[in-house]
Formats: sequence, C-alpha cells, structure tokens
Amino acid sequence: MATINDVARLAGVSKATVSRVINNSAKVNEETRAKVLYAIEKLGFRPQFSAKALAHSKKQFRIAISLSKRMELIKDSNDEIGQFYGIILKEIKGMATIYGINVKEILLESPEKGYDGYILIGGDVTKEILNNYKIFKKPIILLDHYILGEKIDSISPDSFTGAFYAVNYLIKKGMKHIVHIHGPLNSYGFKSRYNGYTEAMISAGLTPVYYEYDDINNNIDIVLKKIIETEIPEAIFASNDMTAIRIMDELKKYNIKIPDDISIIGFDDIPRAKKYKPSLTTVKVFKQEMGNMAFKRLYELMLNENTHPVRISLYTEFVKRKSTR
Amino acid sequence: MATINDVARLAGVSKATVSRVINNSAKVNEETRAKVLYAIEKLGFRPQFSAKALAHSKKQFRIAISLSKRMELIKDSNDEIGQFYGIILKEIKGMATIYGINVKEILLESPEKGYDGYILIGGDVTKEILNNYKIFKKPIILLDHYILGEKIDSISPDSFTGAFYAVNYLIKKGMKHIVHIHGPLNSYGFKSRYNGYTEAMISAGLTPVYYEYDDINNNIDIVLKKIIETEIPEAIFASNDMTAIRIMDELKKYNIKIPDDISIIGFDDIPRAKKYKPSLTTVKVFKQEMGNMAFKRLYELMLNENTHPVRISLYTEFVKRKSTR
DNA sequence: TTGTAAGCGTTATCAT
DNA sequence: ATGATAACGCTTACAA
Repeated sequence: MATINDVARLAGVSKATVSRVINNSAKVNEETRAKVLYAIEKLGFRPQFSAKALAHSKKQFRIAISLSKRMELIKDSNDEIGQFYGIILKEIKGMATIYGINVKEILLESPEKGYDGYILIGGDVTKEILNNYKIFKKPIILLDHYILGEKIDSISPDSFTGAFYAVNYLIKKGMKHIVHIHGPLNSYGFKSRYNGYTEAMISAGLTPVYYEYDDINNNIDIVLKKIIETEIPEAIFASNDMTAIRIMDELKKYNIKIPDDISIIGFDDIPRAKKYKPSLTTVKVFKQEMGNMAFKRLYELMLNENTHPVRISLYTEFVKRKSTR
Repeated sequence: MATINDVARLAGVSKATVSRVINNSAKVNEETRAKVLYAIEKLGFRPQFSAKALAHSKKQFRIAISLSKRMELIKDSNDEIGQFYGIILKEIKGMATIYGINVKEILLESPEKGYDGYILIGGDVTKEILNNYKIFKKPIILLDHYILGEKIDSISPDSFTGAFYAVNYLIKKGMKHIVHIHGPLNSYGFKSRYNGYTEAMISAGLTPVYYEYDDINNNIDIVLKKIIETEIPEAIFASNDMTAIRIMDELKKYNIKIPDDISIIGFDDIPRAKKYKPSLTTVKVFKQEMGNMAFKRLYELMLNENTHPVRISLYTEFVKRKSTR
C-alpha cells in the first residue's frame, strides 16, 4: 500500500514535490521529475481519492444546475417540478453546502461559462444543447436523462425495469386490456417506461396500446375521451404520477370508479401520490438518492477521479396502494 | 458546511462523542445523545465520506472475488479469461493493495462466509447462486453481469449501445446481410449485444439472423459450416473477440478473405484483437475502469455510503481495424 | 526548484 | 460515559 510518503522517500524528495509531479501543479526539475516518476512506477503508487478529496475540501468550486424553459412553464400550472425535481434539487444543494460548493441555477437553453461543473436536469436536453455545454470543457452530468450515442455521465432511475414489473403486476392480476399513456418519447425516462411496458405486454402475449399526452397543452381530457369512447380498459399505466393523477381527476368526472372499474399506476412516487384519494399505486423513484449520486459523481469528475463516463441507473421500487386492484 | 466539530461545539460535547452517536459505536448517555442529535439536525450535518474513508484507511477489510467453474474450464483451453477477466482482476487486486485490503479468489458456486464484501464475476451468476451470497448480509457487486429484478449493484459495459453502433457501421457501409453469432443469452452482456444488433438491423429495415455458439463445446466449426452452407454473409458480428477470432481462424480454412469477402466485428477489445492478422475491428470494453469502479463501489458499500443499489454501465468505444471494409 | 508544516474531517486509542 | 489527541494520505501556503 504505497503512499505518497513512500514515493517521496524512494525518490529522495519531499512529498510536496511528489504531489507537484502527480498533478503537474508547479514547475519541477526534469531530473527530479524523472526520479519521482520512477519511484511511482516502481511502487505502483496511485493517489488515494479520499485523501485527495479531503485535502481539497476547502477549495471553492462553483457548479451550475440547468433547468429547461419548459420546466419553468409547467412550474406555474402545477407542482410537478417541486414534487419531483424539487426534491432532487434540494438534495444537490444540501450536498453542495456540506462540501462548501457554490451552486447557481441557470436556464438550460442559455449555457453560462465559468463554472467548474454542470448538472443538466431532465429530458429536455438535446444533442444541440449539450454541445453548447461541451465546449466549456468541464464535467457535465445528465440528471434523469440519457442521450444515445453521447458519452456523457448520466444518472437516472431504472425506468425500464420499474415499468416492466409494474405492468407485470397488472398482468398477474389477470388484466389484459392495459393501456399506456406516455409523455414525449424524446425524454429517455419516458421512452424506457414505454419500452418496459411494451416488453411486459408482448412477453405476456398481450397487445400494447399507447396514447401520447402532451403536458404543455395539458390535453388529458381529450386523450381520455378518445380512450373511453372505444372501451374502458382494465388498467392505465401512466408515464408519471402527475399524469396518473390528472387521469384520475378526469375519470371521476365520468363517474368511473378506481380501482373497481379501472386500475391506475403511475411512476415517480411524488409526495402527492400517497395523499391522493384513492392513493396512487406507483413505482418509486429514489429522488434524493439521485440528487446525491449526481452531486458525488460531479465532484469526482471535478477532482479528475474515475473520469471514464458512465451511466448510472438507480433501482426503483413498486409501491402498491389503493388505485389498483 | 457543518463539520463534526461544529456539531460538537453546539452540543457541548467532544467530537469523539459525536462520532459515537453517528456510528452507534459505543454507549452514549441518552441525554447526551439527544443533545448531539439535536445539533446534527439543527446544523444539517452529514459526515463527509472522504474524511470517513481516510480515517478508516488502516482498517483491515477482507473481500472475496468469485469466479465460476465454467471460467476455470475455459481457462485451460484458451486465454479468454486472462485477456478479459484477467485485466479486470488485476485492477481490482491493485486497488485492494492500495487500500490495504485483503483479496481472496473463491469459487462462485461455493460461497464462503466471512468476508466484508463480494465481487461476483461474469454472466454465470444465477438467482440461486446470488441467494447463497445474499444470506451473508454483506455488500455484493455483480461485475459484467446484471440480473433482471435483482436489486444488486452491478457494473457492466454498455453492450447495447456498443453493439448498436458497431452494426450501424456495417449498415452504413451498405451491407445488408449481417449475421450475429452470440454466446449464451442468460449472460446479460451477450443478451444486450444481441438486442443492440437486433435494434440496429430492424431500424434499418434489415432482417436479423442469429446463431448461437457454445464456448464450452467450442463448436464454432459446426456453426460456421451451417452459415456458409446457405450463403456467405457480408459480415459477422460476434458476441466477443474470442469468438470473432475463432471465426476468422475457421474462415481461413475455407479460404474466405477478410475483409474482402466478409467483414468481422468482435466485442471487448482484448489484447489479441490488435495483434491478430487481420487485426480485429471491435468494440472496446474498458476493462481496467470496470475493475476500478467495481472496487470503489464495493468500498463505498462496505463503509455504508450511498447504499441505494445502482447499475453502472461504462460507455464503450468502436475501434475500426482491418477485419472490416 | 524544493522542503516544511499546517490543515482537511473523520475514527480510534487511550486516559480519565 | 466522555474527552484529548494522534493518525489517515494528500494539497498548498510559506520559507528557504
């Protein structure tokens, strides 16, 4: 277990010098550098991240969190943002405080230079937007999103598995006519839930039925009308809890009983899901943990640790409540 | 940025006591505990992982790495294990040395109690085997594997995307008749590559053609014969480099020219891929980084940090060499 | 250009 | 039951 001290001793220099060599943080005589490099090689030394991080802990980093225009729009009409991204945001800011790091919220569509790292939130990030951040040459995290082909660190819930098991729950209850109402599929999360639903249906020999719902126009009444006009399905699996709740609101107008006439499942487990009558069966997304991991990962990257980009999926949890049989 | 010192000061105790409260590591008077808890709450204190890890760095952990019987079997007939898992293993052991942690290799099928953490390697881990490890109640990492429905930390390459882009490369070259030779699909990695291939083919309007290859019986000659008997495809995408190399060996016997008559793509980028004539076009899996991440994640878990289980996928990289047009 | 030494936030040993 | 203090491995003023 070679430490910087061992290297220093073998190379016959001080550990400060070793540190300088490792980090290229100051001029070092070529001969000295060679000696140090040799010792590092010889001992198989690799700096320990914890020690590095600790020593850095008073360093003043600045990070930016980017939220899209669309979120700002929706924010006014309902509390979707607060119930989901709000929790994530709070965690990130909390972690930042602990680590003594400055956080600024900026508009996703207007990238601002000058931060040590960026967390881009939600499914509105496109390749084009991303490119405008890449040019800053600073670490970037996609939170609750992923873009195929982009080697950018990404943190998201395991939507596929979550959806798969939720729909399977309905199937095991003997239901066959299960429809999926989903948000825009350019959002990776929605797309994965869509895929999870599809996979569950197909492998059970059932026919998937999809309806798209646009949360900006909030056209759930129209969508639902269309669904009901043909036949009331046994269950609806919605892309997220907000949508599920709106569906239930609408269903009440038609005097359709939940869960007796129809079962509803959402996704996210926002606080409201539990309070609503009937309480909403859903797939819990670990929002706080997502925020935490996003922060930690960004912190690692800012300290140049483990820089190979990764995609992190957090396991979800099926939560049975009153909206399903 | 509250530290343990701030908490101690506010609670009017020493930081040693605060530490005892946080970790439940020793008896603490109920009143004192209450004061400390209050201070923690008030200040929003959360211990900093780096500091914790550093302080723990002399603690003697013991971890086990489990390799399957099948790997032992294959190991004799070729160097597949060394070329792929060998690199991963080496990295894990290297990290362990740095962290002063003891590593023992054990047989996957014979779980041994008494370690502080386990890394289970490869696609041979079944739910049943996993259960025998779970009862130890110690952190477990699945390396290069994932089991649907099991909430166990998992590290693997992003095989789907890797395969998708590799096959797309061939498609863009104008090829239409591309077959996939894959290993056992209970291995998550093989399954994902299979899915990536399928997705690429289907979305290009092409028909996927699959052949399974069993690396224990090493029946590549039979498989290849079957393929050629009908028609020589324009390209073969193999589940991994070892298989691709065997295919090329076999192809030479038929005097079929690579890449003129047929293009070959593998997966993994094992050292041999580069040396082989013709050098093998492949998808690079970051083996060392995988080992590194597996170790780090296990270490976190052993220190009770960030315990929510996650799936980590490492981005891959397409490497164009001479075996493709 | 290099070395000395303080300091980062925890844990753990040893007193009390 | 609690406190004082050394130690963990590294970075970074400040000195030389």
